[in-house]
Amino acid sequence: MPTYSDNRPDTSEQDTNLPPPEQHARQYAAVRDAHETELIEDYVELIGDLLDHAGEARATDIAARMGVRQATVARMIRRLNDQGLVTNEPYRSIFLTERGRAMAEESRKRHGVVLQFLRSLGVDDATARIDAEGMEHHVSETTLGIMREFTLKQKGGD
Amino acid sequence: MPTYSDNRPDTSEQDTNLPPPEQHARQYAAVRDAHETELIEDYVELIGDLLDHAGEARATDIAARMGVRQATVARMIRRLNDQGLVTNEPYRSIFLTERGRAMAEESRKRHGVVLQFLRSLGVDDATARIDAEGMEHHVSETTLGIMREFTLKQKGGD
DNA sequence: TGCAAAGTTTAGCCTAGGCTAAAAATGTTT
DNA sequence: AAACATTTTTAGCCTAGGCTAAACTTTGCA
Ligand SMILES: [Mn+2]
Ligand SMILES: [Mn+2]
Ligand SMILES: [Mn+2]
Ligand SMILES: [Mn+2]
Repeated sequence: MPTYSDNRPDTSEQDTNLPPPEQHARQYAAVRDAHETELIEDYVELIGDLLDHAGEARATDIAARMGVRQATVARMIRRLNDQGLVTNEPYRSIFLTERGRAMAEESRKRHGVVLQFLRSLGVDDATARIDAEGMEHHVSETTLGIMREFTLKQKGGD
Repeated sequence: MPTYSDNRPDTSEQDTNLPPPEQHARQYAAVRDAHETELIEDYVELIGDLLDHAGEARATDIAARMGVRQATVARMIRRLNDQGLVTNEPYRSIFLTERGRAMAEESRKRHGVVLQFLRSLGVDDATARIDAEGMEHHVSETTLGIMREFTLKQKGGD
């Protein structure tokens, strides 16, 4: 039985301790940061995918896949343009700039790592897709690397 | 070498295919849904933690830990009150309703599962905390169950 | 007890990201 | 070519969630 002399640092189950306030705050700040860029990333990634698969990215298709109205897409396209991620002319389909392509590529890769990781954990495809769509924006490079490695090992060792 | 006769369903590496538009839209809709509740959950969870650890939840402490201004907290508290999650009187600290306690407990558990899972994958504590803070809101029950199981196995089999 | 510091609330500003409705442009069909 | 359908854009409304500034209440200390 544990006694008062058993005074190793508390490694017990619960870990019910709060981090110091500053670290805690940084945690939430990181989440807020992710939320600032995540929708942009999803749009750019989707536009890249549409360009690859359909040859062009039309506002209608973006709206259908995003599950939002065209008006919402129109305003987002303007914002992407303002940020130098896409080029577009009125009533024509949308294209990625060099920067846009780079972001699309990076997002696509990261998204893929998370999706494959979930699958390799044993999560069914539909669920994995849903979870990955949200999780991808909250995964650090560190964790991403570990996920990549894990997936590889699973694939090798069946 | 693969030939035209090798016509099994494409199980190859890339998985570069897009889901059908409706499923794709449901993916993004799920993320939007999560975003609607996640800040509420974080506040309620934090208030519960403060009540447990400090005996009371004061707006100043919430603001410090959230990394936002007190004015931001004040308005959020009103919203939590509107939703029947907390009780509060002017210039007094905040308490959870029964519903609030239930949400806090559930969030705390789920948060813990994700955090422990990341740790058991080999992610360092600080990074795991940051990632978990965001990921927790995008993890389905299915995935959560798998994470729980994985963590247990890791702990058992060292 | 009274005053200063600390904590809380309110008002008002801003951006993001949904929406509808309506106008304008483009594409298709007869 | 005209009419109709589709697509795109614009204007304007709404909520969430940050912020600052200022007023107000409570608390702690001389
Ligand atoms: Mn993505
Ligand atoms: Mn996403
Ligand atoms: Mn949490
Ligand atoms: Mn969280």
